[in-house]
Amino acid sequence: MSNQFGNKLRELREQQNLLLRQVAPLLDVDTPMLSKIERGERQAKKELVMRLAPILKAKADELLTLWLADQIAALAADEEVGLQAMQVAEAEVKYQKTKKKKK
Amino acid sequence: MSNQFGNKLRELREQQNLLLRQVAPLLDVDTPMLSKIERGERQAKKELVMRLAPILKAKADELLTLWLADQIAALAADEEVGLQAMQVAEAEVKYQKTKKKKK
DNA sequence: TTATATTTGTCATTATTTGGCAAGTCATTA
DNA sequence: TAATGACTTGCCAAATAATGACAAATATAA
Repeated sequence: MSNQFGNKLRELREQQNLLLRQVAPLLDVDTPMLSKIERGERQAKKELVMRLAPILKAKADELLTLWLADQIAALAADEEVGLQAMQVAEAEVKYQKTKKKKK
Repeated sequence: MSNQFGNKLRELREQQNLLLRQVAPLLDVDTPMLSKIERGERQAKKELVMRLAPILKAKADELLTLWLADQIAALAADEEVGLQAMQVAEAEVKYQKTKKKKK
């Protein structure tokens, strides 16, 4: 599997010389949980990603992008038609964007 | 929401002059369930998509593509970074394809 | 060894999904 | 107006999956 998000977390955390047990409490999760998130064994919630960004001095959007990308990739990866489906989905999303936001 | 998959089902079914109550039993689901699937209120399982294809005289791949696309679009649609994430995910999936299937 | 960092495994709880039924609407026909 | 046929809605219990926490197991280092 892919886990660009978790890899980025770890990279940023190590760059900052932070330990799992230092970061985890700031997020109200325990250390094993954060470890699992970094390794892609568990999925972070969006809200956790948001809280993580400032701690790792990263842009929330950047992290969110990787976080979402992993989920999309997981869906597409185990299907033969994965790439085609992504094309169709992309067109779909672009189209929705045009017709005003529906809240 | 989008539901290209369900729309296609309905289109094909009507082209064939088949009724929900005729098709549903062939799939071992009840009529309301098939109705919900067509309207995108419920998600079909992959296996059902496969069984549906011959009944509607469609290519399984074509239906699978729409089916997957809807799921991907649903993920990407409610995020600001949806489109970016799809780009990243696409690169991710393409990359995985190169390094042999890991079954 | 001892100490510290991370990972693994398991588990109960909670949340989400699933499939089905009963009843509903809507349109058409008798 | 009734009755019929096609489809939809609402609801629920059962199955399934996700979540968070903990203890214990591995490193890794001193």
